[in-house]
Amino acid sequence: MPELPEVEGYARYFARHALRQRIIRVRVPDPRILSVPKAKLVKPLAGREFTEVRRHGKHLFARAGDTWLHLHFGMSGGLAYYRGNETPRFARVIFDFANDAHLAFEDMRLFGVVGLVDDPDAFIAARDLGPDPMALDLRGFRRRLAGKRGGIKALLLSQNVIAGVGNLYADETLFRSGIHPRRAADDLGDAEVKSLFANLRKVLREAIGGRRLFLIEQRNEGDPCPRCGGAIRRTVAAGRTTYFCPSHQR
DNA sequence: AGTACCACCTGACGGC
DNA sequence: TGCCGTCAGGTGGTAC
Repeated sequence: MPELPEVEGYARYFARHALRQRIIRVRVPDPRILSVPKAKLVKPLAGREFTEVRRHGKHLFARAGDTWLHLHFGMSGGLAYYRGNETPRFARVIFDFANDAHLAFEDMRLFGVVGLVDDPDAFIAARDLGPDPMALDLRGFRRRLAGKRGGIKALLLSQNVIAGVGNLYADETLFRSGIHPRRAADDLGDAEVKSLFANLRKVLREAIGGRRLFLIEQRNEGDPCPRCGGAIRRTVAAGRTTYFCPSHQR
């Protein structure tokens, strides 16, 4: 579930609730999502406070002294800030604060990651993540696509090309742009690339703002396309379930 | 370079 | 009510 807009939401949620409070304890009910040994996570954070939040693509970082908490939400990750003893069902890591509140990293399916990194920029470089689309302009977007011959949906999903787009917003962007998910990137004209980028930004901005998007609402084979009346098709592109309208996405 | 496939893990949902 | 197959919005490795 969490793509760039949802992670942006978690970043704001983290900043609103969990900064500037002393961490008195870190609990790890399920260590399977840790990218570092438990002691390597717990010890550097105990007694510290989070002071700053950053997001790059689907990755979230929170500074604590000279180290950074790194969160990736996988398919089912989320954050819950709460008081009292009702631990969320799928809490995998819990930060206990001095003000008696808790921040839980929840993740039903365990595809998420919690760890510490020295420096987010170094992490981003080491993983070869592309730029965040919310910090990119059209010229930069063109540069990222230059020389790439793959299917356009595969490129949008590749975190090394641009970081943060997932399956749903890739579909939504292509739907609005009238571009078929399997079109080769090097077959797109200048106007199409421009439209693609404008729609990508718009989709992400609207999703961050909490607005509803078409394909997310009705993803069903055979549903009428609300834009042109064609029949929505379900297929596989870039290895992922893909919904599109064959009559206006070419 | 690009793609197809499998694996990771757990729960929800529909059909019988 | 219960069992079973299918599906899920992410990613990494491997084999072509």
